[in-house]
Amino acid sequence: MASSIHDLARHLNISIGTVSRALNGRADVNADTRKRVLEAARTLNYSPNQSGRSLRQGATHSIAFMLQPHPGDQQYGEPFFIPFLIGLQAKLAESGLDLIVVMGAPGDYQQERLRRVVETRRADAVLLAWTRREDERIDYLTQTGFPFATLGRSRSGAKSYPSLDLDFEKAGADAVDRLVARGHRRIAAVRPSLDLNFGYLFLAGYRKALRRHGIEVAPELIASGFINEAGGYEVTPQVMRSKAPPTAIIFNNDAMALGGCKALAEMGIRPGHDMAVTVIVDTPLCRYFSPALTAFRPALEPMGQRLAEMLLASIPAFAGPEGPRIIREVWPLELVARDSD
Amino acid sequence: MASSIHDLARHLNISIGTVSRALNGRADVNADTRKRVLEAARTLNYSPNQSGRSLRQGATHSIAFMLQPHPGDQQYGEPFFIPFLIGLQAKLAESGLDLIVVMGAPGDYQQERLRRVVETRRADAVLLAWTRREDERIDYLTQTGFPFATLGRSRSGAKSYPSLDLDFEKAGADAVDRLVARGHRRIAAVRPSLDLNFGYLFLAGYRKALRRHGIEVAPELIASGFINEAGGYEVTPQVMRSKAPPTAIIFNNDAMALGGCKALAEMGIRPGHDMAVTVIVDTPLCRYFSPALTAFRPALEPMGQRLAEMLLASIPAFAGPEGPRIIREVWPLELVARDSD
DNA sequence: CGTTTTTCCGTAAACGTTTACGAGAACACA
DNA sequence: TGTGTTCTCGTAAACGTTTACGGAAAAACG
Repeated sequence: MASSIHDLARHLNISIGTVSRALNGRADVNADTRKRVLEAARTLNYSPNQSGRSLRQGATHSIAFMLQPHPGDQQYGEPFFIPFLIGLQAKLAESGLDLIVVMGAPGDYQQERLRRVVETRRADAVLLAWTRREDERIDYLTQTGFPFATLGRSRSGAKSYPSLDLDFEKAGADAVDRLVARGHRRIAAVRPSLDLNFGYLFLAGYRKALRRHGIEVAPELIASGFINEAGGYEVTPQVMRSKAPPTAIIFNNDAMALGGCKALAEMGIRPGHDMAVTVIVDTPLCRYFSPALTAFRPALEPMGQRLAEMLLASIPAFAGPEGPRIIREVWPLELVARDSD
Repeated sequence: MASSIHDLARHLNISIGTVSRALNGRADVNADTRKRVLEAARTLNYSPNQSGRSLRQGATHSIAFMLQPHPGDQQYGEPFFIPFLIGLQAKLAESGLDLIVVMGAPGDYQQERLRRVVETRRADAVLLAWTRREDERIDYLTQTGFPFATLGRSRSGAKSYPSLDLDFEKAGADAVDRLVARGHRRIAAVRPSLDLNFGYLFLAGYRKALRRHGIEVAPELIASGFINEAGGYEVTPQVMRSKAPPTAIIFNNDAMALGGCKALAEMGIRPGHDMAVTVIVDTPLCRYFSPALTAFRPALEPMGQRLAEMLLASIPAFAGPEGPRIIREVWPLELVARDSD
């Protein structure tokens, strides 16, 4: 069925070594033979067996992105990543690399699937998202010396790997600044309960900005719950039980915001009228919700491109002439003012 | 670094053949040696090199899902597929198969990436989505004899492959029935302009139901545009220009519906009040839009599981004792009545 | 005890590549 | 002409597995 390099060699009456060299653009092959080989490869519809190449070269020419659905995100989820993946794939393709997305089962920390990818050497490097404060995946990868990069920072791994993150700390502070400027003093924060690193960053920015404005950080105005709609719905009433309820809430996640708004509606509180609502990471849901939610938007597709570059720059085999280097960047989020605050 | 089967054999002082047989659960190996091998594999942290296995066996033990972002879906897209992929991955994992998601660049018909996957033998089978009426990918795959299944039907390929589709024809008819029962006679339809098969099915159901109710199908009430928000926004005014404008619109796509509602709003027309709006495929956006959009919902995760089963059943190497068989199924969409009609 | 069967394991080939090495031919140079 | 260099290509080993084959040892059987 599929033609091998042997078929090609037999057809051209030359050795497989020469065929391989011609195909791979090596210098020590006559220009004429190269042309004949390339032509024959086209007509015979030859393309090299990936397993064979990988086995010989010890490289798979593919990068694995670990996609981890959240628990409770059963119905739909993670539209966030699609444009990111588009940028990623475009950049990797330029270097002849394939992007493969490895799905984990929702709920677990994907440690097992990660091990599987690494141990069976299915990819030359992996990309992690949803980084945690202490991230065992990062520990594992640094320990094994497997190349990787992360979307999001972490305290793990001693910064010895490339990472691209969003400036959640600044976004949290900006959100507070904006609300304070609009006259709010009682500002609540709702964030995910998991160890997700962006939750910490957001809260740090929130706290810092409040203090800067001379506003005391009120523990009863900070709540955390599952990072989905149900979590927001369940946890938002907590911050409303305060003797002095908030006049504004910042949600660290779109799904939590939607759940929170549902809870508010049931209390007769209208976002945008009775309560200012801000969301840190914008998604289409924020835009189409009523009232449209003010949110901070990431540049997803450029981020995907950039992280691909950063990952490649860190791998000796792909790095340019100046050698491998570790790049870490933090990108801003852009405020999109809408109707909810 | 990574331990090979040779290391294992040397460590146990037996041959690599025996190690391999022990690991693969063959019968002709002593129970005692097997135990020792498995134990050593665990302590030495051995797991077989995938490239080696694939090369020898001629199988990669992985299934490729071709994920094709739509043109214009730059910002976010395809949340539709995540729960589907969750179901898919869970079922494939039961058979020891990995799911890899291959991203195409947005806009093209992913023919090239498909060829790449097939020719380099990166996967043992592929899964196609967004099937078209005449689908060159299906033609290509049937012609090469490469195993595949589709999410969605097509006229291509003579039904010689497993497929799982939603009953868009019935959903289109049901939508009409419901609107007619609510007193509507002028019912418009907005569908994607591409050759996407579900667009045809939807329109067929729409037409059939109208005729059944003795309502003439009015060409000026049928519009088609790009399958994204901009397309809906651009095309919806067309059906409003009719001398007898519609009192209801059925959108075949959530993004087009959102764009269409935006256009309606600019004309001072309020969905749910001045215009009944129904959407064929439900997404979270339909739920959170205001007014919440009545829509037809698919059972995505079970669909993913089922399509995995169907694909495996069609491949001799994975089919059960009764041999391979081609299964084709059409699943219903469930009406979710909300506020827009 | 002799013969047959079963159990278990080692040997070696094969999968499709890439690449180090060397060799022959052509060429340049003195 | 002799020597060194360059160009081009063939040979063969190697990557890490799986598996067909055969053989030795053990067990079963008469």
